[in-house]
Order: sequence, then structure tokens, then C-alpha cells
Amino acid sequence: MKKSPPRLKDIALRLGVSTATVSRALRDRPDISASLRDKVHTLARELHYQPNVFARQFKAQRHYCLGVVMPHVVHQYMSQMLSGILREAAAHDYQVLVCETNHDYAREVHLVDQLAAGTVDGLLLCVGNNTRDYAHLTRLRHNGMPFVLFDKDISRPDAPRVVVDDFTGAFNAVEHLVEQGYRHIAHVQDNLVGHASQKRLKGYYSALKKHGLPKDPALVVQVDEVSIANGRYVTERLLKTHPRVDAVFAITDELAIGVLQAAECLGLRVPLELGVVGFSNWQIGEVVRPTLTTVSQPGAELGLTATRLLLQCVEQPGRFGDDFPTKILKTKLIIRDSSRRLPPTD
Amino acid sequence: MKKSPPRLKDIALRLGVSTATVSRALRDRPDISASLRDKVHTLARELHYQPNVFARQFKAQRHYCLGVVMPHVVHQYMSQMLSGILREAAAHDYQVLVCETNHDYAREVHLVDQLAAGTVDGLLLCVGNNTRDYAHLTRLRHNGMPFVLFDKDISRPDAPRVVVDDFTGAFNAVEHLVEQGYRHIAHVQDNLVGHASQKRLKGYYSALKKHGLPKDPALVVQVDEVSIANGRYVTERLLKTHPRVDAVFAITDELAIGVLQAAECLGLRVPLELGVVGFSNWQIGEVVRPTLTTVSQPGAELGLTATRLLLQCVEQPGRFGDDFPTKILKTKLIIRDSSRRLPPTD
DNA sequence: GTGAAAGCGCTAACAA
DNA sequence: TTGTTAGCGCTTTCAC
Repeated sequence: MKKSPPRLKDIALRLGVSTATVSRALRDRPDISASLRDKVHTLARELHYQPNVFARQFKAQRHYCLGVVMPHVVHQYMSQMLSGILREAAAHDYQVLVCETNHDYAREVHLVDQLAAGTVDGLLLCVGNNTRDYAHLTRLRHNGMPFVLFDKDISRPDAPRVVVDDFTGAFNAVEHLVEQGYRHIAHVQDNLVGHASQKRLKGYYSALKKHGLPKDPALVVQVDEVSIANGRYVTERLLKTHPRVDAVFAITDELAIGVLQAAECLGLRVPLELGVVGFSNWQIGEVVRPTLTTVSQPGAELGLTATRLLLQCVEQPGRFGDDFPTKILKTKLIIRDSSRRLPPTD
Repeated sequence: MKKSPPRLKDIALRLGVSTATVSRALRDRPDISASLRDKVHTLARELHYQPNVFARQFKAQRHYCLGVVMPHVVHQYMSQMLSGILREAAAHDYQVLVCETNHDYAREVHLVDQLAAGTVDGLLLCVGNNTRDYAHLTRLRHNGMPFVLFDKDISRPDAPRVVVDDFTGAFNAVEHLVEQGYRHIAHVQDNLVGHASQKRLKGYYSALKKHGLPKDPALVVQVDEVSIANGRYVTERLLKTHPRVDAVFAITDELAIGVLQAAECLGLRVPLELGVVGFSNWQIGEVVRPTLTTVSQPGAELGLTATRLLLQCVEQPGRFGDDFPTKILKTKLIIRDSSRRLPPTD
């Protein structure tokens, strides 16, 4: 039988003082005599007193807890963002409640509504691939729940967000391929639903245009779902029908690995006959042969930045007025073997 | 200016009834007239009433939230366990609060003590590599906080736990190498601190013994820290000083990848001249060439099982009496190219 | 410097 | 069926 933990009242009774006094003593308020304060502390330690968390939170109407709603945690980039969130939240003495949506829109709505009811003090949301309707965000705002979108951008302007510069990332990747002498650069992308995909597509086209290369829609192929196998499949088909393709910019590293496998299967030498660039900088890219050139996204920094922004919204309501701050983080091109066929020019 | 959300009292006032009645109506208690119930529901919806989470939790002295303390989230296996935890918790309408220790013992103690103070209803703990002292677990128990250890085992018997069968996993891996005709099987392990490492070492020795192979401590090498680079480094050194080594069982996939790289570097053909087996079944193992034979651990299932066990402890205190249930999950050998040099025998 | 009392919002025991 | 009341544990105002 476990007996109930000691309360403020127990300490007060034993010391013959009021609970208010004990409360003040424990929190080292100035308006208390030193001797009494010490006695209270001593007894509290002796009884292993711990303030009741529920009462504290109830009184303060604060959880000191942030919520995170994201598609997956088993995902290198997502987990990097999560780690950044955890670190920054911990640095500010906030806890973090984590929920996975698995890209299930109904689940995303359910989770957001649930957290909007006041389970947390603020919410970090990475919308799923199937999210088109943003009524749940409207409800969030209506409920007065501070929130920040991270990573996945949306079309609506009325939300603070932290994202990476997909356009420039893609642009740099494709420009790099051009500089390496590739001229028929294909693009393997996902289903184009997310804003990131569209930004990367624009970056791809923009780089081609800058260097006077034609825009050929036939060289842009889609997969229904991002996976190595799908990347391989669509690339094999593409390379068979368009043998002049000499480079592929894939929208994620997983797809890029599939491209490498397709090349291996078709006997194309990478990077000599086919240049390949991915996006995300997964660990996997350092391990495949040839090693994969990719666009690195600062996952942890993104999580950290989003959390910092959210905490400002939580702790200083009205801080941003009617503005919705947007932060765009830089990507970085990581050049490895899969795209390097010229000697360095320095 | 955001106005404060509606309370039970507001509904009660508008309807000229008591808060108790409104409370009953909203929770669809039987002892309420249908007409009044409907009126309450209607008005509640109209006002966008949502029960105050703090008051609810305070009253019930329940958070409906579990805590997870683990070394990392950016780690395929760990994140798989986390995902299993999230899924199972969600299925029981519990939230999950996640904390990372980064294998920092002081941080682990801090987090456990903090959660022990009542921030959550139960705790899932994966201890770090540097945890030798378990006083924080004693405090957990003393505080009456239900907890379950997962993945990392500890020497103390007085805690419920869910782990994988490291011994058998290692045993099967090494026996497989023997069956493939390898005779000088080395073992690359970490610093031997964790129980898992020791179990795997025993499994390694046990398989050698069963097949009449000598136990040669010189063939067991350690790395300070698990990484591809370290795996590669120690393997190169080992293979140079012990050229008769014809197979390596590495304690993790990362180290095994390092072994593959060492072989590549020394011009040894895998699996012909060197057999390699890892442990964990990371995605990376399917992508390297040759593909990596490995021991698969059921990460999600482990998280799920631990959560289920914890929820039993939370919801049925005393359910297990003074027993500390232990679940040991099976591993599975995934045979790929890095260790297959005989034709299948079926 | 200390105590009494009110109150955070909701629920449950008891009364009517 | 509905209302009254008390109370969860803590903090804070106000009075002394």
C-alpha cells in the first residue's frame, strides 16, 4: 500500500504555521524569517516533499510543455528536427509532447484539435503530405493557442513558419551539375503536392534557364511515394526512353539512391556517364558507392529556430502583433563522388 | 485582445442551471433530462466550450501522459522504438512526453527526478551508456511512479523491463558464419559497458564453442565510440595483424559498415574472403554493397510492448504484486550478401 | 513576518 | 432530475 505523498498542509501542521507561510518559505520569498525558512526547508527535505504538479499547473494555467505534431519520427531528417526542438525546449525548461500523424490528415486534425484544447502551451506543426485544408489551423488561432509551422510550408500566409530555402537548394544542385558538364538533366520528384516539391521544381527549371538549357517536361518524372525502389523504377524507365539523360536531380536522397541503383543495373558509370544529386543529406549518402552529392538541410537548427520562435509567442503574447514571422534557413550543397567528374578549379 | 474561453459557469448562468448539471449534461450522464442535455450541448457548441484541461487533470490527478527518457532520437533503432511507443500510447489515449539524455548521466538523473515529481503518469526509460548508479530508479519507485525499462538492460533485478534477446541474436549470427564455412571469426564490439554488449559477446563465444572453434581474445576488438570510421579503423588494424581472420561479427550495423569499408580498402572480397554480419538491421544495410547481413531487432514492437506493460502498471496498480515482469523479444537473422558464400541448401 | 481566506475550474457526494 | 456544497493543492491578496 502506497501512502499519499506529503502536502504543504502536512509541513504546515507539523510546524504549527500556515500553508501560505510554508509556500513562501519553500519558494524563498523575501518576506519570511530566515529561521523559519530553514526549518521549512529542512522538514520538506526530510519528508521528501515535492510540490504537486497538478496544482501548480492548475494554478498557473501553464504546462510548461510544447506539443509537436509531425508525420514521422523514424526519418533521419524529421528526427533531427525533433532533436533540435527537444534541445531548445529543454534549455528553456519546457517539456515536449510528441505526436505522429503518419501523413494521415484526419489524425493530424484530431491531434491539433486535441492539443488546441489546452494540453500544451504551444504547438509546433509539420503538416502532412495530404493536408490541403487548414481549418484546424484556424481553430488553433481561434483558441488562442500559439503555434509555429516548421519544415513543410503551406499556401496560407497567416501563420508563423520556419522552412528551408528549397528553391535555392535545388537551384544550386542543378547549377552544380551544369558546371560539371552535364547537359541533359532530369528531375525525379514526388507527387508535387507539397510546397517544397514545387519550390525545388522551380529551382531546377530556373537553373536550367540561367544556363540556356531547354526545359523539357519529359525529363521530369514523378513517384507516387518516396522510396528507393520507386526511385530506381522510374529512373530505369526514364533512362531507357531518354538515353541522352546524363544527370538526375532527385528530390530526396532516398530517390537518389534509387537512381544510383538504376544506373548500376543499366551499367551506367556514375559520375562519368550519369551525374546524381539528392536532397537532405542522409547518412546513407556517405555510405553508398559512389558517395552521394546532396543538398544538406539544417534539421536540428530548423527545429531549434521554430522552438525559439514559438517560445517567444508563448511567453510574450502579442510580441509579433499581427505579423507572422517567417524564417527561411539556408541549405548547403555537399559535393561527393556521384556528381564530380571535373577536377577542382582552384 | 483575446478574451478568456467560456467556462462551465458561463453555460450554467446562461441556462439558469447549476454547474454540476452542466457538467453532467456534457458528459452524457444518465441522470439528466434529455431536453436539458440537448440545450447544454447546443449552447456549448455555440460558445465553442472546451473543458479546461488543467482543472480536469487537477481533479483527476492524472495527466494521461507517459514520459519517455532515451539517449537519442536521431537513431534509426531508437526512433523505431519511439514510434512503437507513440502508437501504442495513442491507441490508449495517452500522450507522450519525450526527453533525450545524449548518454549524459547527470541529465538522465535530472530528467528522471523531474518526471518522478509527477509530470507524467508513468515512465519509459532507456538508460544511457554511462549509467552505473541506479539511485534515480530507487527514487522513482519510492515516489510511486510506475516505470518500465526498455532496450537497455541493467544489472538490478527490481525493475520491469522489455529487452531483446541479445545472446541468441549474436549466437545465431555467428553460427550462420560458421555454417557458411568461416573459421576465424572476429568480433568488433563497443566498450562492453552495456549489458547488451556482454550478452552479445557471450553469444559469440557460445557459438564458437558449440562448433569447436577456439576462443581467441585477440580476435575481439573494441571501439571507444560506435561509428563507421571507428569500425573501419579497428578492422583494418585487426586484419593487418591477423590476416587469417575470415569473418567479422560487428556489434552494430554502423561498425559493420566500417568493416565493409576496411575490406574494400584492403582489397578483400566480401563475402568470398571476408564474411560480415552486423546487428540492428538499419536501412543502410540494404544499400551498401555488398548488402549487409544483420540481426534484426523489433524496435517498434519493443516500444509497443514496453508501453503496454507500463500502461498496465499505471492503470492497475498492484497488478504485478512484487514481481517485475520481464519480456524478452526475439531477434531475427537477415541474411544478405555480405555473408553468403554457399548456395542455399534447400 | 505571518495568517486567514479566496479562488483557479471541475467533479462527486449528498440533499432535496 | 437537479442543486448545494465541498474539495482537489497551491498561490496570492489582504489584513493584522
